[in-house]
Amino acid sequence: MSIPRLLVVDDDPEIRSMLTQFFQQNGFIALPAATEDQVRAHLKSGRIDLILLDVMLGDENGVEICARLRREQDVPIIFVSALSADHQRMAGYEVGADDYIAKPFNPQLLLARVRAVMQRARRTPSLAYRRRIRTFRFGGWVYDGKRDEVHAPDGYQVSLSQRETALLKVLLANPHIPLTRDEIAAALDVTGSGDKPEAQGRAIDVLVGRLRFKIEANPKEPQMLRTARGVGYVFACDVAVEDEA
Amino acid sequence: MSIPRLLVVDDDPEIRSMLTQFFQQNGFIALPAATEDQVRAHLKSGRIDLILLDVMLGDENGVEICARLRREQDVPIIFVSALSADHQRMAGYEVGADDYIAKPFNPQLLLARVRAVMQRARRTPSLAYRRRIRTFRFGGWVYDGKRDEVHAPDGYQVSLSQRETALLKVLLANPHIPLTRDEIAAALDVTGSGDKPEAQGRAIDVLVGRLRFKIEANPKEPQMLRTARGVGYVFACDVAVEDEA
DNA sequence: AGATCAACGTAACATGCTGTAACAAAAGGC
DNA sequence: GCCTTTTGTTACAGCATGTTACGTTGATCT
Repeated sequence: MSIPRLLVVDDDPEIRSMLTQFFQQNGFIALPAATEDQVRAHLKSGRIDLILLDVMLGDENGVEICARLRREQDVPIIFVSALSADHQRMAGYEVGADDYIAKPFNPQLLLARVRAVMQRARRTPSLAYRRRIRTFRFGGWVYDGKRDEVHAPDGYQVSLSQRETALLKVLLANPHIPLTRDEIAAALDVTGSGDKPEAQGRAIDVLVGRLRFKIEANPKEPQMLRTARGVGYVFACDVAVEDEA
Repeated sequence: MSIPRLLVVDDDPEIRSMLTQFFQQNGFIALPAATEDQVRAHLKSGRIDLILLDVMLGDENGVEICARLRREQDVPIIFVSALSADHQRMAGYEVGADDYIAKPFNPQLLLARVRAVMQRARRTPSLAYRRRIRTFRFGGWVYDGKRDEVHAPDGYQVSLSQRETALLKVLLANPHIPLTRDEIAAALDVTGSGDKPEAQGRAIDVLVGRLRFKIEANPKEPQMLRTARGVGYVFACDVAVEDEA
C-alpha cells in the first residue's frame, strides 16, 4: 500500500496544524481542511484514505457533515471532540463514524486507532456498514451492537422500542455518571436535525419509566436505572464493553 | 510502558515543588500546576498518566474540578488533602477520584498508591467506572458501597432516603469525630453545584432526626448518632471498612 | 437549687421533584 | 384509508427535603 493520505478537518488553525504535523512526522500525508467545501474539494481531487473530523466545526455540526459525506462516499471517518458531553452524542446513535476520540488525546492511542480503522477499512468490502460496533453486558442482559438488539437474561422476554433501546445505549455508554435530562435528550436526538434546544417536557421521565418497567426486576425499586434527585438519572450498574471487528 | 508522567496540582508552591521533586527522584516525570487552566493546558499538550489533585485549591474546590475533568477525559486522579475534615467531602459522594491521601503522607505509601492506581487504570478499559467503593459495617448494620444501599440487622426493615444514606456515609467515614453542621452540609453537597456558602437553617438537625428514627433502636436515646452539644454531631460507633476492587 | 438562655428535637407545614396513568399525536403496516 | 405501535403531553398523587415554630434539655451563673 502506498503512503496513507488523511484529511484533518478542524476549524481551529492551531489544532489543525498540530495534527497535520504530527501525522506527517509519522509517515502519513496529512491534508488540512476547515470547511465542508474544502473537504469535498479534497475528495474530488485525489484519494483520501481517512478523515479526522472535529465534532464542532464552528457553527456547523460535524455529525451532520459526516452523515452527508457518508451518503455520497465511503471514506472512513474518525471523530475528534473536545467535550465528553459530545461523547454521549456519539453513543446515542451511529452516524457512520468508524471511531471516536476525545481531545486531548494520547498521540500513540490516536495513531493506533487511525491505523486500526484503515486496516479494517481495507478488509471490509462495503464500507457502508462500517461504524463502531460495541456489545455491552450488564447484569444478565446484553446489548448486541451488531444487531442493535437487547437480549434479556434467561427466561425473560422483552422487546424494547427504538427509543428505549437508544436510551439504554446512552446509559450504557455512561455508567455510574449522572446524566441530566437535557444531556440524555441531546444524546437521543443526534439523529434528528440537531437543533432542538427547546425545553422538553417530561418525555425523558416517561421514557425512563417505560424502560424501567421492561428491564428492572422490580420497577418500583430500580437497581440499575436509578434517579439522581435534582439532577437526572444514573445507570448504577457495571457494564462490560466488547469492541467488535 | 514509557516513563509515567504525572501532574502535581497544588496552589502552595512549597508543597508543589516538594512533591514534584519527590516523584522526579523516583523515576516519574512530574509536572507542576496550580490552576485548573494549567491542568487543562498540560492535558492538551501531552500525555498525562495521573493527576495528584489538592482538595483545596485557593478558593476553588478540587472536588468540582475533578468532576469537570472527569467528564471530559479519563485521567486517573488522586486527591491530596491537608485536613482530615476534607475526608468527609470525599466520602459524601463519589466524584470519580481513584484514591484519597491525607497530608502529611508517608512517601512510600504515596508511591505505592500512585503505582496501584496506574496499574488499575491500565487494566480497566473504560476509566469511567473507576471510583472508590467501600463497604461499612457497624452494629448489625451494613452500608453496601457497591449498591449504595443500607442493610438492616436481621428482622429490621428500613429504607433510607437518598439524603439519609448520604448523611450516613459521611458519618461512617468519620467515626468518633465530631462534625459541625457546616461540615456535614458541605460533604452532602459535593454532588451539587458547589456554590452554597449560604447559611442553612436546621435542615441538618431534621435530617439527623430522621436518620435516628430509622436506625437507632431507641431514637430518644441515640447510641450511635450522638449530638455534640455546641458543636454538631458524632457517630459514636466502631466501623469496619472494606475496600473493594 | 432556681433562673436564664442558648442549643437541640421534632411536629407540622411548605415546596419542589418524581412516578405514572390516561390521553393525544405521530409513525408505520397492511 | 384504517388499525396498531410508539412516542410525547398533561395532570395528579406521592414522596423527599427544607422551613418554621415551639417545647424541651442542659449548661451556667447567682
